[in-house]
Amino acid sequence: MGSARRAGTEDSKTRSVLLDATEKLMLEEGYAAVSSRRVASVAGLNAALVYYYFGSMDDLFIAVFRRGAQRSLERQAEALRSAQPLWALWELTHSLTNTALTMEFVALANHRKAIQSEIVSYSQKFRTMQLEVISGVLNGYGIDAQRWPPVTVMLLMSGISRFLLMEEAFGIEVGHAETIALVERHIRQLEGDRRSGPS
Amino acid sequence: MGSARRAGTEDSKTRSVLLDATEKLMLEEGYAAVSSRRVASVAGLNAALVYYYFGSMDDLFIAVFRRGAQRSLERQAEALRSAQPLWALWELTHSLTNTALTMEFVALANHRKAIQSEIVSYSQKFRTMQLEVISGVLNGYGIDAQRWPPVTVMLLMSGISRFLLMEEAFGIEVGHAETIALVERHIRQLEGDRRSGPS
DNA sequence: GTCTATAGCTGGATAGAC
DNA sequence: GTCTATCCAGCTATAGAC
Repeated sequence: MGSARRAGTEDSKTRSVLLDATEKLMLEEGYAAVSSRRVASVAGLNAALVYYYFGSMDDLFIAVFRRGAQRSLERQAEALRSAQPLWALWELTHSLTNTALTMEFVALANHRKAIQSEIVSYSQKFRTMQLEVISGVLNGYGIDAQRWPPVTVMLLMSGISRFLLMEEAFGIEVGHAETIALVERHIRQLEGDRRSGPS
Repeated sequence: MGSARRAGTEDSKTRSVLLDATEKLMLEEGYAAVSSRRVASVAGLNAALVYYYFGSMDDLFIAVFRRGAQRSLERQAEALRSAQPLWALWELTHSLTNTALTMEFVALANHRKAIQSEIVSYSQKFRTMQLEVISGVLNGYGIDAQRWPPVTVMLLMSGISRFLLMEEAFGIEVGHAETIALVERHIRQLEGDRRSGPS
């Protein structure tokens, strides 16, 4: 199931230090700054270890992505178990914690097939999980699935959120407050006021 | 006003051949594939000419961006003069012609300040132009600007469109048809059926 | 497991001939 | 304006010592 890792155990200390260093570099300087030498330098280790543990730079990227995606998936599962799932989902997708990293991977995947298919595969897991809950919720609230298909509500929430975050990354925030207010007004119509904040 | 171009006239044949080659490379292989040697090879010219005409690779990228943005700006101005400006705008932002290139620049700009500020600056021009027309249109249709602020309508149209295109670039199209239908239903409520297709 | 050393490549950028 | 030649930097990846 995993990529063709050359060696090293899954729970090796060194391995996770390398993953941490890569993640840090991606967030602070972008994926283009990630090289075996730079990663090693941040980790305080030797560059050859990257190849010992991951085999190639592509496999290192994939390992970082999988670790982050798995964590997010668990956070999403928890959010969807909330008593106000739409509120919880909105707050989660709109929290910038892991979004910056995701955007970095999207950019990286633009022309690297291995990473692209990894993103697509995880994205389906996220969507399937969301759709199941949103369908039930909207149905419970008596929403006409013809006029507001659950899959559309799901795409709108994810899409608007990601778009706003992308703009914010560029320092553009014109109209954001009004748009967020509009989304939250709709959520409030269904779930009432938000009762407990994000975890 | 322009960047510190070393030499060459603005309307030089060689200069525009280099711009064409860069654009082609970005679209087909991504910005990471753009190097002076590769550009020259595609253009059938010598690599040193890139530096003669543009000074640096960053300035080459900026020149390509400006040329494309200027063209898009003119196309948008034309669309907004349509008798059905919302339809025209939606069709324009949802046409993938120049969007693939834009996404490439967004990725490139992630950590290159010069290009980022170029994008921000042009993005403001696009938005100002859109907002002016959308405000007038919504007002003319008697839309409550409190519930549906023009700036929000503008962001929703741009955001949904770009998000769908990003997903399509990854081969993900679940729920897209339903979402597009929903947007177009709203546009139809205001402007009626689309009368003439995109140019 | 961790290191040094190195092969082999590609890139940005410039000098200078023509 | 266009070209050749070249410098120097940085990268991936591997071999092999410890």
